[in-house]
Amino acid sequence: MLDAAETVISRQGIADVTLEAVAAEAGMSKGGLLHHFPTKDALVEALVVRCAESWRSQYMEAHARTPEGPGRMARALISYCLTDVDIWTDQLRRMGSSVFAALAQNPSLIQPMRAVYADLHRRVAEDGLPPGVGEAVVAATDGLWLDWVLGLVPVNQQLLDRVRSALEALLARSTSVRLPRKRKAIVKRAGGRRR
Amino acid sequence: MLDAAETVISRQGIADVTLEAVAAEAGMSKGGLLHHFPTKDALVEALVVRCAESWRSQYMEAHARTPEGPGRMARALISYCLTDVDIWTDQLRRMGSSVFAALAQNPSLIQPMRAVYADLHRRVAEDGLPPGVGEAVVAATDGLWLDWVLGLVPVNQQLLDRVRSALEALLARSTSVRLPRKRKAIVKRAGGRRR
DNA sequence: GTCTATATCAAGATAGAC
DNA sequence: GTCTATCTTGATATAGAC
Repeated sequence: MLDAAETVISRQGIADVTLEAVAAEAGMSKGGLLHHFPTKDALVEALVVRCAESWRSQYMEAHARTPEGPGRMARALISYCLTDVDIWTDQLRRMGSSVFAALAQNPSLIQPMRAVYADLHRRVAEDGLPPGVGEAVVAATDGLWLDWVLGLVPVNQQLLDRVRSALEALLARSTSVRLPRKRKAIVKRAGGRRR
Repeated sequence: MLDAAETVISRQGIADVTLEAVAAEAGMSKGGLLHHFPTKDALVEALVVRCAESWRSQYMEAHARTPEGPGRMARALISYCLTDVDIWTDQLRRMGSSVFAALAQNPSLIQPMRAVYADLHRRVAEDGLPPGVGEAVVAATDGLWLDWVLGLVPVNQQLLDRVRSALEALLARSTSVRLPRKRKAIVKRAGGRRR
């Protein structure tokens, strides 16, 4: 049924996400649909919850696949979202449509997505990167996704490659001049120097 | 009247943007409102047009205020959007609400915003930066704005400072290793060498 | 649990007086 | 140009049969 709702949204737009259309797509009647989701808000919220958990599991899997070290979460995002243009397909677009539908239906319904983003931002902040770098990477990824969903910019493999290399340069620069290593070297060279 | 529409959207949410509510906010009746905008689509489109032109004039003014040189447009964006948190106020949030309202009403209505973004991306692409850097800056700005509008991340002066310094580092690195200067030097050294 | 039928309501849009 | 009144439609939600 949630699949049906997403399909209707992506095919007919947010305005036409009516209980009737969703029920028809799911092969049910309005009455049957309303038995499972007592209100339309409940249906849309379930949609958002599913999207949020899907997004969380995607970036967590990417995180698990990424080598340890500073900037692991940021590197995972870059590697997952900005490497292969084939990732940018229906599923991702449908996620966006669902969130926007929720925003239109009742802004408070996107609360589950807020919780997931709080988690993501916490991970990026604890990533061992200089301040702002991880946030910039998340913001750039989100922005590219937004521009793509709204049709403001055509996302293709070339664009992904360009943006990825730019962000990787930012990361490389950040991790190479990290403070800890430098401090250690200074201590070694300076011996027991005391302030 | 457009102000009234924006006020209703930001106060009561997208779902409650009815002709009646807008008319009431503007101090008119539905009939009077519909004399100026024959359909609701026309009203919303006018809203989007105003937002798009406002955004264009804002980044063009920032561009004019920014010193010449490579990355001028990107530097203008950073300086305008990521310097003072006071920029992130109602006006910007209302712009977002309007675009999302248009998306809900009829996705094709955001066409004017697409035109403005095509212009912005063209300027950034012709900015004299290495490929991807300008796009990354635009994407990061858009993403931060999206996260803020959706309430996914709290934007405050500290966050802006962090992200700005990260992006400025990216720009500084990019402009210092620019290719053109390098090529010129090689040609000089190599004299009339041919292939 | 799923259906049909229906209640209830409000939206966008129109007509025509002033 | 602006109003009031009204039309038409389609939405959510409920009631109750099967």
